[in-house]
Amino acid sequence: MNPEALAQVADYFKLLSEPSRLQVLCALKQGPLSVSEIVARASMGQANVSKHLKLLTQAGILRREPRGGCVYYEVCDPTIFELCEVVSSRLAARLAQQQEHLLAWT
Amino acid sequence: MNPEALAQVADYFKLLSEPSRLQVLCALKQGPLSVSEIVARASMGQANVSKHLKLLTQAGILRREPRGGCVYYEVCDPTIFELCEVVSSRLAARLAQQQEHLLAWT
DNA sequence: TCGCAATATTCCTGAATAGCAATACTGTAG
DNA sequence: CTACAGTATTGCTATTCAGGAATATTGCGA
Repeated sequence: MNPEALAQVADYFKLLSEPSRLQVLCALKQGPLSVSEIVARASMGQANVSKHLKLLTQAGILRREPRGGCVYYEVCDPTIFELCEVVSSRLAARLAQQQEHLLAWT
Repeated sequence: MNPEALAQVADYFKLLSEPSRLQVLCALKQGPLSVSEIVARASMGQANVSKHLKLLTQAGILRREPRGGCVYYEVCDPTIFELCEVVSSRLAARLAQQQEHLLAWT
């Protein structure tokens, strides 16, 4: 496989590999929010929220829309939620499996 | 959403956010390979290949199997290829969209 | 048991980056 | 134009981690 393509895929995954960014995305799952609304929901300063929003927007995951003094962000690539769900179920399945192994200890 | 869960999901994505690891996974897509076979296909030293294999194994993505002097690794979680494909198509779609925007420049 | 090939681990360095604080920008109301 | 709230950017520090070299371990054949 093309190394260039691998790098791009890796970069996309890297965006999702930060809990703070996932937190932002989760907040936006319900609908558009202004920056300060996101800051209120996230556990970090405004500067970092802005930086994360910029990265996610550049990657085409978020859409930026200034509206009446505030700037609203909205998820325009629902793919990410699909990805998160796949990973979540995978992790849950793995935990269940480990639990079985422990119970089969007899 | 639970911060603990977010962290775990983020960690999983982090595993896939390194081109070298994706390279290893791609090599293993066709079937099991020994460490030295992977080293021959990857663009890095044996030490790093071993380290990546360890991480991927601990995450439950690979299965380790010593067999006759060599150690073979095999993908035991096909989920990752599904994830990669989703991301690939998303990236391709995004490129196509950008191209359209350029063409609509008239 | 010894030696060798294969694999794993350790130690180190350099690069990337999240977070904070401070500062700069931007648009709107008055 | 001015002031202010909201947002973006910059400079900095600490942490994380990939990669390479050297070393340790492991398992098999002789």
